[in-house]
Amino acid sequence: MIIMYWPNWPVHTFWENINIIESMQITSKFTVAVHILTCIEVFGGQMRVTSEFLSGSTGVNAVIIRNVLGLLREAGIVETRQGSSGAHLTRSLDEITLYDIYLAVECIDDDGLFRFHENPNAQCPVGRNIHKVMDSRLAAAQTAMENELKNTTLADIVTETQQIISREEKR
Amino acid sequence: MIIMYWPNWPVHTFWENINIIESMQITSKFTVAVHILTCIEVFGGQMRVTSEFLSGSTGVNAVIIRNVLGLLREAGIVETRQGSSGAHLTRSLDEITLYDIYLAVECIDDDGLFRFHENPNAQCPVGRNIHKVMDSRLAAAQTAMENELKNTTLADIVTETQQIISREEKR
DNA sequence: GTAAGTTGTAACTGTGTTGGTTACAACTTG
DNA sequence: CAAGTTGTAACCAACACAGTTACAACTTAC
Repeated sequence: MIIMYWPNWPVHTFWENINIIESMQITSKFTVAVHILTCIEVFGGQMRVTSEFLSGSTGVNAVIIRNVLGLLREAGIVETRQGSSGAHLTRSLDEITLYDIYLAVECIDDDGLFRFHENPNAQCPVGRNIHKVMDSRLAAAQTAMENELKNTTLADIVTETQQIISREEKR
Repeated sequence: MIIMYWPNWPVHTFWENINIIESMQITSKFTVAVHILTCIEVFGGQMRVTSEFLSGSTGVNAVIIRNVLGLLREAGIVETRQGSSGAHLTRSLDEITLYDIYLAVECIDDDGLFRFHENPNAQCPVGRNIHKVMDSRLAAAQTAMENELKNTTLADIVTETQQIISREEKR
């Protein structure tokens, strides 16, 4: 460690902070989407599964339901038609992982799960390098989470839900 | 699938939504904390590493820096004294993992990384069971991410940062 | 001992995100 | 055609994060 590291920026200067806050929150849209898809599978054969119906089951506003269904449609997971009630799945249950749903509802924006402070000081040797030193580690952590989501399919969720329901009925 | 599953709640009823929103966002306090600790190690021998100094390096308000340092102090990672400048680490660098720092700054609240919609309908067989079916999977995903954070220590971060700085100097 | 500097913390503010809500055009179905 | 549904825009309310001001308590240098 030598004198070259000595900071040459005025410690008392405050930089203009242009913090563009971008959420990295995992919204409830994800669990709502799984709930919706499970309902479509469980109730789809018997009745018209409308956004109003799904709103009743989830406790989430019907417009939000329609928005989530729209995201799932864009991702090619469900098919819906304007005016015509009853979404249906486009693939078999075991071909839809939680990760597919997670991607569909865009839980995480492009900047990743971890929010980085936006203005590290480029005049500071730590400030101008900390981002690239941490990035690979943060990305690895996020990837570990996402890979775990790939291990569960909608088939797992629906099967387990049906089993619990069956047990409830026996009582 | 039998008639028993037919929902017995009125589809057009809207329930009172008492959505208690609790953030599961991973705040920038985490990366700020790593940045701070790296600075303490890199600059600590040469100068007084005050909150003002760290504010300059991170581009984050000095009060926020003091708050983060407070969290790190509560977690036993740094020692600070009121009135006396210069935080210092309480353990060696290789005994502090990113997970320790992540826990210290309380990125994630008790409800976990994933936000669940709060009011699934208990009268619906899917609504009353979806939470417990998903919980173990969501917890597994979060744990996978957290375990990955345990694989990196502050020693790794500081070493790599120093290497990059050395390379910069040679140029 | 005093002045200067620093920490710890409370209180308030501004901004952005989330989900709720209203409204309505476009579409389907009976 | 009437009733019901979807898709979407626009606006609202609640909340969390980070910034900011202020100041008491404390340390250090002189």
